[in-house]
Amino acid sequence: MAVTIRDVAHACGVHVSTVSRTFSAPHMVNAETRTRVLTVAEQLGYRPNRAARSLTTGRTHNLGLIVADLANPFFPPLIKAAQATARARDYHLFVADTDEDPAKEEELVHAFSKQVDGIVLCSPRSSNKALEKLVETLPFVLVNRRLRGVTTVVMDVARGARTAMEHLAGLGHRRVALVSGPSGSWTSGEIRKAVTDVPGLETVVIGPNAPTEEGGVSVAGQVAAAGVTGVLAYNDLVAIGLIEGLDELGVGVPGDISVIGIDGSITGRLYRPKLTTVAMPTADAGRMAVDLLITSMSAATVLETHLVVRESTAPPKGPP
Amino acid sequence: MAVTIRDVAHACGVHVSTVSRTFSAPHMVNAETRTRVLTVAEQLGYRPNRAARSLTTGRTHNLGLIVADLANPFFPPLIKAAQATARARDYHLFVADTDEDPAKEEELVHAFSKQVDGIVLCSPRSSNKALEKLVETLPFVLVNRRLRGVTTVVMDVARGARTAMEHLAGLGHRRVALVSGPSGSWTSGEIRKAVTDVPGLETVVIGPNAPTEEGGVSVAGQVAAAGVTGVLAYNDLVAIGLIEGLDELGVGVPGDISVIGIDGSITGRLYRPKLTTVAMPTADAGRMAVDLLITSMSAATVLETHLVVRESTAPPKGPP
DNA sequence: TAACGTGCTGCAACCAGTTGCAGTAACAAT
DNA sequence: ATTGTTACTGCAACTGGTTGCAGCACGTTA
Repeated sequence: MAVTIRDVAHACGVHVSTVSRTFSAPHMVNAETRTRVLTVAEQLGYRPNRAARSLTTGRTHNLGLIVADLANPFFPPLIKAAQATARARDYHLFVADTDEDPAKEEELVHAFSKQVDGIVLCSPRSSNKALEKLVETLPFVLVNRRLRGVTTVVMDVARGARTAMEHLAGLGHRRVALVSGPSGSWTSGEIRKAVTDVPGLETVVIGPNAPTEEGGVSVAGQVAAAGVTGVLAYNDLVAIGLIEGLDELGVGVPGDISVIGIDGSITGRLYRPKLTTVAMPTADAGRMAVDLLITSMSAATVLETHLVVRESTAPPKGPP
Repeated sequence: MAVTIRDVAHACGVHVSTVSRTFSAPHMVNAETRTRVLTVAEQLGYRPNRAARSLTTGRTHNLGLIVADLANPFFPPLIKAAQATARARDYHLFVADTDEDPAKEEELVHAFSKQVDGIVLCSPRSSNKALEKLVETLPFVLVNRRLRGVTTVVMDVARGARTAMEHLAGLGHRRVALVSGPSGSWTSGEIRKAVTDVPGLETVVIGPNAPTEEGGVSVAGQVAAAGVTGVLAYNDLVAIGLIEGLDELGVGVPGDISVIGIDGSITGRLYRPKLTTVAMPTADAGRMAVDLLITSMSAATVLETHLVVRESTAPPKGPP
């Protein structure tokens, strides 16, 4: 079988506890002994058994990362950054997605709870009440959800959304629509609150709506019928679908209606028109969430967003 | 602390081993006792400690999934399917990416090796020799790489690529280019072998090349200078970048040059032109890879690919 | 010289399960 | 009545580390 701590101890002529300490509490062992143990361990190819270690210490050096939908391009950069950060700290990352289902969220947390030291929960769809029960079972970091007493990384989507609406107003639009997201989304609520009172802009809210390309396509009819000249969509995927759906209805973007997305996940340069969007630092969020979880710093971190103006927005057609 | 097997045993008036067996070998314990143990365990909220279990059994019920680049849209659907399949079998999935770096591949395998029961390695970039050493350390399933003696799931990219080239030939193209992938890619080699002898078609090979959008952009000059009227790109990302790069050079797609991608990861309907591509069943691959790993069936599974003709291909401009 | 502190190491219990072996009771076969 | 078989259950060793406590050698201080 694999080489254990006892093999190393025997080969060095020291007790197992000394070997153990050279790895988990190096300062407690004589420098000379330590180097001897380390070299022997090295040449024997010794690797500590994490299962055994976590049995006594209670910590696994594993983290869980739960996202709403792995196939949503918003998440992969976040996951990638989170994974890299975890690796750099000698942690491993379980990744799972909930298919936008609050029940699965809860189920996954329970499944993870015994074998991770903490969980990063991204864009949860559960109610505050349900979340509050979950977060007391083990360390948590929430991404894009604020909850009192819980470490949080949120992107300042409110400011970004407001800037987007002001951009539309600045282009001369007077009546615009907000296509909101799924009902459990905190982000969606933030956006809604932030954009209702932009000076000179009348905003109609459409939704809740699935945060997918299909969701965007299917909502195109309502948008076209709403008598608006501009739209802010819940995310880029919805914006893309919406543009496609409008196109099928003979409504041009940005000729007839301007469309802005949120999250900046659609980076492809080839989209026509290129999507004006509120970019989010998703990789930063993933990195920070893992860092916060590991260091167990309790904090509420807010990351800035910014408007990226591309081609899907233009002044409205006629005079108002 | 948490409720252990001993708490349950005590509450039931049976020995710990009986409780243990009701979970890990139910047939060895009396039906009556079993139900009693189960109900008590349930109401005490007992959950077996995986660390303790894996210490004695040697199996962790964890799997590793390693991909070349999480941000490449080819992988998320595969990961999503793999994760769902693992969950359904009560396995957890560690996910990691290598940033296309063979050295990281090796490093990750070693990092995982002590705490997973097996690894799904997708699109490895390591040499055969390096891979052969890796796969003998623990159970492996390779995706999109054939290696003798190793369980494998590959997509029949050769046939798909050939069909794509025949599509170009059918449109009247006579001289075309293949933009190949990174040097470590088995898929790239398969494609190259498959497309060199298509009747009526002269093929120039460009590359190796980074499998990213930027890779596509940067290779546009070579493609434009190659005197070809059609291109097969290593993957959709490269194809997209290539189209953009050609556009910047004033070369129209498909007006001047037809472009075909491979993998079907770019599903956005909004791309202009919509990309003709060889679609791959990535979700199936993820699901099957995990299934094969868990059941430890040794097999070489080949999944079909198919050509999706969209808008990036057209007949060549003038007469040959 | 005695008392004390310091730095290192060994001892052994402990974490939460699993499992080979042995023991027991009930029943069937001889 | 004896033996054998079957079906369960208990005992205890074992997995591979961690850690509180004790012991020991050595140097310091009173």
